[in-house]
Amino acid sequence: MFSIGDLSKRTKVKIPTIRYYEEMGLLSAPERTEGNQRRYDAAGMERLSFIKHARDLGFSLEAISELIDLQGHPDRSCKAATDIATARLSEVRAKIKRLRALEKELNRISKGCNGDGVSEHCYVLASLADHELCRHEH
Amino acid sequence: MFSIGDLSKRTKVKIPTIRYYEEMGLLSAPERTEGNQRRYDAAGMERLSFIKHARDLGFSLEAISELIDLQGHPDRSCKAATDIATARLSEVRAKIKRLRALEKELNRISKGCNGDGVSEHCYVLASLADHELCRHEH
DNA sequence: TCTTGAACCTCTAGTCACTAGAGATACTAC
DNA sequence: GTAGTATCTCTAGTGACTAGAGGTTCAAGA
Repeated sequence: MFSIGDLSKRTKVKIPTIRYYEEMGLLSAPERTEGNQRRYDAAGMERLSFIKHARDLGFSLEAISELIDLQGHPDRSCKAATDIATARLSEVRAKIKRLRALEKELNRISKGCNGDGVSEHCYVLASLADHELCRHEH
Repeated sequence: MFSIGDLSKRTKVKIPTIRYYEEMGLLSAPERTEGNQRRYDAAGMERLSFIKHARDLGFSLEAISELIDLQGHPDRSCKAATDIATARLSEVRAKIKRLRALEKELNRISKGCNGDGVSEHCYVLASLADHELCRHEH
């Protein structure tokens, strides 16, 4: 049996976060010692690892909750789980696209100004004030 | 003079958000009508456009606040503003890098499972449960 | 001038996924 | 037995808004 601190060290999820997941219903409430401290078994640890991994991949707690529910329904889990992962993939791709545009824009803005010397016209500030100077939509 | 609704339509910033920016000190409190409604001048609108544009580029309200302060100090604004923009650029680049790794990972996960048919072993769920299946760090 | 309906006001509370801190209790190693 | 660490619950805070209640003001038409 693992204490919450053991779990935290092994999964690298902070203690208050573990308690938060329990409160949110992602982790089921574990056994307690006589003194009311949480004691987890291997299943609890696996569940937490699953959550951690999914969070690292950017799944929302809501999506993770769905994925966990699906684990109890092997008959229909595969299609639904793939849908969730695919949706997340589209989100990530859209985000990358947007960030690439921003990168170009920021690069242009911060390169426009040489940064030293006294100038009363700062290109960074001017670019932010005037959207017309942008070459992209965002 | 513009009402808060005019400002909202022209800048595409929602009304509660405009009030929020005022509360946070990013926008100075505008004049009011006798009936206590906000009335903005052109300067107020420009300021809000600046904030909107910077937010679209992903600057935090704190960073925007610094940029606004710099507008009052043309002597040292250029270097400092460039620093802020450059820092934001690094953030964006780091984020793109991380998202690219996630994209690969999610692509692998969601492709692994054909999605139809009844299988008691779902590759998506298995991948999330077992980090060892991953080919990258994240 | 009056009325109607849209726009505006303030205030509180909720969102997401945690994080921080207070103050009290329990466990563990010596 | 005791010291020191780990844990408990509870409340409140983060960032950047968003939603809703309940009330007031404005602008246009009759």
